[in-house]
Amino acid sequence: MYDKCLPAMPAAADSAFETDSTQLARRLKALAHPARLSIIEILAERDECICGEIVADLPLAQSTVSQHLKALKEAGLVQGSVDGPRTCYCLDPAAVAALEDDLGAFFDDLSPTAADCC
Amino acid sequence: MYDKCLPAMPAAADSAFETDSTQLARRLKALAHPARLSIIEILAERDECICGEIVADLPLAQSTVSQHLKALKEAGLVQGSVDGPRTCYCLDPAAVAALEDDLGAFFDDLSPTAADCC
DNA sequence: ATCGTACATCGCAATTGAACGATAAGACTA
DNA sequence: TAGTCTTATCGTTCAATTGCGATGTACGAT
Repeated sequence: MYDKCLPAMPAAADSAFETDSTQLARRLKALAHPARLSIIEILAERDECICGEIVADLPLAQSTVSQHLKALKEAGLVQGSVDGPRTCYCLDPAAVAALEDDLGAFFDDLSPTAADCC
Repeated sequence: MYDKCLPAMPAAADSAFETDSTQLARRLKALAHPARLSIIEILAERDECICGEIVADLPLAQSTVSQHLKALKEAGLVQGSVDGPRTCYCLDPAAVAALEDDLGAFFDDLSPTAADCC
């Protein structure tokens, strides 16, 4: 189960009382935006850590991109470290792999019902 | 790219001008809620099509569940058909498989960058 | 014909999300 | 020190989401 959602997935990350559904939903939500998907793709393309380049590659204001990066960081999918005047972002491979695994498990649990019934 | 997001993923499904990112993000958003994840799991468990049972299994009002089901239907992940006085919901196996594939492709594109760089 | 059940939809309130511009903070450079 | 460049954060605006109760609608049964 997941014990409802209000007030809007509170204190999400810190609590040990996060159900599987909530846990997965939180990370999926981080992924569920075209800009954030694009950011992840960009970070994967360049194995160098960039940031300003992300802004240049997206039709969004710098502040907007910064917020998306913050969301991805809070979801644990991306790491950021200060590098002189700029900030260096990159994927967290472990977190990405974990999400991939959890999604795989989720879909595997679904598969027994291969036939639709309606 | 994805050509921004305002006004909030408009006319989403009908347009042929949906980029990959937008397409995927739209379906992920349908998944990115604990209640909807639970609904999908419930639909997969029971190979019989239910609906009232979903309401009984979730700590949510009937109207709320109905809205979540609508969202899943709009995302194409779930099919609903009227069956006398009740409505019969079930997963769309093809859509689920397609989403699984697209996610697999997405993660595969990411994998070249196995090492983190920060 | 009327009642009850089962869903869907409407209307509402509260919260969150997305986007932007403006500003603050930090780090090099001259 | 002053200036520039880069990024984060603040404040604001508008739209979308989440949740609920109430109402509507459709079907079956009495």
